[in-house]
Amino acid sequence: MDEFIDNKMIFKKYKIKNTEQRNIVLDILKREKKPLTAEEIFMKARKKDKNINLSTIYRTINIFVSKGIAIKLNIERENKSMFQLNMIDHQHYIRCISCNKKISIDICPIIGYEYFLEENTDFHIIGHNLELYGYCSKCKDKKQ
Amino acid sequence: MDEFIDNKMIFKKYKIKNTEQRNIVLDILKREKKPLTAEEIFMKARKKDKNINLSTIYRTINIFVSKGIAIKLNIERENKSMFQLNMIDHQHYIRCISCNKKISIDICPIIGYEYFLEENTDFHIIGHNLELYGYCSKCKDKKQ
DNA sequence: GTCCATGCAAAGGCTTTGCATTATA
DNA sequence: TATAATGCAAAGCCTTTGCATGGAC
Repeated sequence: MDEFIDNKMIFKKYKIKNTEQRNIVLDILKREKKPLTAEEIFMKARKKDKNINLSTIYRTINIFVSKGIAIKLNIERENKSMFQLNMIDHQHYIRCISCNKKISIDICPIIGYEYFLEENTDFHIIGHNLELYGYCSKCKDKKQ
Repeated sequence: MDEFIDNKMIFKKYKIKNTEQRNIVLDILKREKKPLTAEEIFMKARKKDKNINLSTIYRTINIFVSKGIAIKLNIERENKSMFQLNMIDHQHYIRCISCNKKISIDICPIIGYEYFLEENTDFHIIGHNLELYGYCSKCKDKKQ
């Protein structure tokens, strides 16, 4: 399991046990660029470990979020959460609230603001959620 | 029901029927500055109309969100949504992911960015969700 | 060996939906 | 009067939890 080598350091850093299931979830989050639902992570994890359980996925991502390894995004129209690694080079989206189409935007207007807040509040900020939404060109026209 | 006068115009504008229940929900959203859960809206609505049903609250806020009258905020740690009017002078928060304490921040770093995106994409943007999170001073110290 | 993580099954909690009734335009 | 909204009850779905077992340190 050579691919797990630097995972080991992450688990050490955050003082959580290095288990096979956590390695699998972390690898999935590393590999994917887009946010994933717990169910999607579960499906991908099943390919590596046929016995892995959905509750383990939830427990794992909850731990990752509490440590700041991952972030929880509740940005979907559906009532479920999405998760992705808490990286510097994350992405934001504009979502059409009519057809659900999403386009990604290249600039994060928050990153700089986080540094400002870090200096001007006593919070240690580890991440943010941002979603912009509206109507895409097609649905905008359809409304007339 | 004089207080419903300008609600009437809103319902007309968005082409939805002017019902007593929708007036009650809209008034609650107008009165409150902070985001509310469906349950909280329901509790407040019950004081005006003892028979109003939770499913009506959900249907009402879902319509409001689809029209851009209100926005849906999935910013809570709990897995439930919050709702507030889609106003210009909204507020954002930094939330402590350990104790859930929130402090409000005065500047919205997104508003200006929305205008930029409105001009540089073909989306008509009607709102955004932003939450910043981290650890407050107390929980930051506790971690060591 | 101790303590934590996992699998399984069940429960919990938020939200949506079908249908008969009621209210709006 | 035709159409849409509501109340009620039930279902749906995402997520968490209790407990016995298994695995990491």
